[in-house]
Amino acid sequence: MVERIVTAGARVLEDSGYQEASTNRIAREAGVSPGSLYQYFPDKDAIVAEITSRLIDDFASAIAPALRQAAIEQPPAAALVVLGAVLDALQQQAALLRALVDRVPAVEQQEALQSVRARLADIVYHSLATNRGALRHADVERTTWTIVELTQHLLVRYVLDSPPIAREDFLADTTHLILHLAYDRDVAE
Amino acid sequence: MVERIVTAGARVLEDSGYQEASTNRIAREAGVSPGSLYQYFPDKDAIVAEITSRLIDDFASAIAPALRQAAIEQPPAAALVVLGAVLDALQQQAALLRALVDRVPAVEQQEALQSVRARLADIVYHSLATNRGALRHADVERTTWTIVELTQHLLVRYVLDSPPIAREDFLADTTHLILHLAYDRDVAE
Amino acid sequence: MVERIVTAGARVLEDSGYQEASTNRIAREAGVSPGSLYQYFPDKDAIVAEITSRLIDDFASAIAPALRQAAIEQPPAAALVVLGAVLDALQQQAALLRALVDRVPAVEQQEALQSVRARLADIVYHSLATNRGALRHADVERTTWTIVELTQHLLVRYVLDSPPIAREDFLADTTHLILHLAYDRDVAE
Amino acid sequence: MVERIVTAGARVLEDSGYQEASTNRIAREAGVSPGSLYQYFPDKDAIVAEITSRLIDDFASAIAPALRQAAIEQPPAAALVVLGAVLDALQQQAALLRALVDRVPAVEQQEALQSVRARLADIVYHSLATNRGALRHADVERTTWTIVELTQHLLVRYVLDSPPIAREDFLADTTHLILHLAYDRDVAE
DNA sequence: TATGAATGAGGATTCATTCAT
DNA sequence: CATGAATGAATCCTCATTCAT
Repeated sequence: MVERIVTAGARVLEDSGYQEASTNRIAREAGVSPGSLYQYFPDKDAIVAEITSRLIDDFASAIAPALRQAAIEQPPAAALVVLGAVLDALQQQAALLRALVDRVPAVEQQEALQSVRARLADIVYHSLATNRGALRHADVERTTWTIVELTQHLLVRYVLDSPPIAREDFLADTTHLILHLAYDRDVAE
Repeated sequence: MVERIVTAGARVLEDSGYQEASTNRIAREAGVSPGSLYQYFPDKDAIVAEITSRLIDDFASAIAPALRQAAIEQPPAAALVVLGAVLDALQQQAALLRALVDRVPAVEQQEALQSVRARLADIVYHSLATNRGALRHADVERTTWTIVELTQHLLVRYVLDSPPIAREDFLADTTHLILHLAYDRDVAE
Repeated sequence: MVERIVTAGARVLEDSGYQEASTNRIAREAGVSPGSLYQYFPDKDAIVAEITSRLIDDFASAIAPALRQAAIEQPPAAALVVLGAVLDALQQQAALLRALVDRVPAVEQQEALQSVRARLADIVYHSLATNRGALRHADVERTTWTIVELTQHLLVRYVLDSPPIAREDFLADTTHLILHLAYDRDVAE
Repeated sequence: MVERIVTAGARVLEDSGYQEASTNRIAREAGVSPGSLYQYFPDKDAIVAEITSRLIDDFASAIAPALRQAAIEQPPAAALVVLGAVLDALQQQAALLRALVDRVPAVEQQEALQSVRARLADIVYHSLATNRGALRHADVERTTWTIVELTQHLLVRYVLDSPPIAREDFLADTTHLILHLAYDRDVAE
């Protein structure tokens, strides 16, 4: 039942955005009565939050293999592998992603997004800390913050805005940015 | 009167975001009757658009001197000067900026934001084209896109999220990113 | 519920006419919330349309027996029987009729009224065509149009304006008009 | 000034009907300020009433010659002359007539219309009274009422609905109706 | 548990009217 | 007189939410 609601909600969100996604419409789309929504969710925003949260879980599963592989690679290759995987995952969910990023007021989904950001930050932080000696400077937090913001934003906008940039070029640039931000000098790319 | 409406609208937006900003509330806050709103604006979104547009004009004025100075500097210093000015301008308007960026569905403000982005892109494009010979690669469009997205996002998030990063460090990192993305090798920073 | 809304709507219409009949007022009069109106009707005009439509159905039922009887009578008696029945039916609903005819802009109810007129026209046409040989002239359409307009208007105004004319005299005059328009010479009245 | 307002009001009424004819729009169309309307008319309905009233005066002037001529003719010819003149006058003002008859709730214009009806009734009454001896029955009031309603309605609908009936046929039928209603037997037509 | 009819506060917008200038 | 900015009550309608069944 939660399943049907979430699926229908995502569909409605994709089709029409947050404002047009009335609870009645989600219920109808789910083949469920409006009342039933409130047996599983306290209010409308909770449904959106659940949708966001599931999207994020999907991403996590989708990039898990890449993360495992990255763990046994050198930074440049590792970054490329991970970024490529994230990009693929985002492309897969472009429609819902657009609905969530561009059509839902950001506050509604901050909790959920904070969690992604936190996971991403952990990975980056750990990776940087491991190579602490080679960093441009010792402030790992600072570099982590910038990398997370940078990466997340560029990937999302690349998927949503489809700028006229080839995938490999885009990934190369992003990798270049990250590595140059983190490390003192050119790492073999 | 337009003044009062826009001011009140901005205040309401800052306090409660787009969804809560009803026309009646804006009117009340402005000490004006609901009908008066519609003598000056065709609908609610036009009010929000005007607020956004004024914010953008403020930015433009605020950074104009920096842009003039940047025109007679070398890239690294130029970038620093401009970024610093933009950062100051954003700090000045942090409250309204937060309301607009985080609490208004992106679609509602796309026209206004596209215009800023376009102006920014022009400046960056021109600057890159001028130093075309020294670029990492010839695709100026591509570099422009990345720089614009990158810069805008990092600056806005720095202002809105206040990460524990010193202003000079943040500006240094951002400048570093931009220059390394654009130019083949280290420019004297 | 539809019942309550329609009843209340008719009452409000009778009391105050179309312009004053706000949806909120109809809802209040029906002891129902404004929202409920829109579960059963797409908009305000649909309510008025339903009221009109029911009025018309009432008429249809009320005059059905007379029509059956008329089918087995000669023209003069047939006309008298039908007109008398219609007059009674109109008298029954005088209040609502007044509201609809005099206080609703004609355009709002044209669909509904066209349907009555069409039914009436069918009956008249058929009746004339049956006696085609005796007609003043062969243009049945033309006579039908005039009879329908004539009859409908006179009956409605008689009911709404209560001119100082006895019922039997009024019916006699109307019958006289119709028969003389249709047939070449005096039919035994 | 009254002139401009009335002219503009008529234009707006013709174009869009009563509901859409806002005072602001009439003022704009008249090139006059909304405030000025209220120097000459107590409220919106007074403007509509004045428009109606002028339309009626126009009719009166337009048919005056026909009435004079009718005074020196025998009933059948007299009726034809008058009806023809009225029909012409209505055709001239068809657009405004439609706006007034079909799109203004009847109550708004009853005063004005009562006056026309009264004038018409006077003429008919006088004409019948003059030939009292030949009437089908002595109740002149009764016949007057029916003729007035009958004539007015048929002429207006003929103009507004353009039924597929030739002008001369329509006039012949209407004359036939009136004369047969009034007089005992066929008058030479 | 599931329903879905019912809710009602609230939304954006209109427009006849006023009144200070 | 003429103006027109300002009014604000009122309009139609929406939709997140509730609750008796």
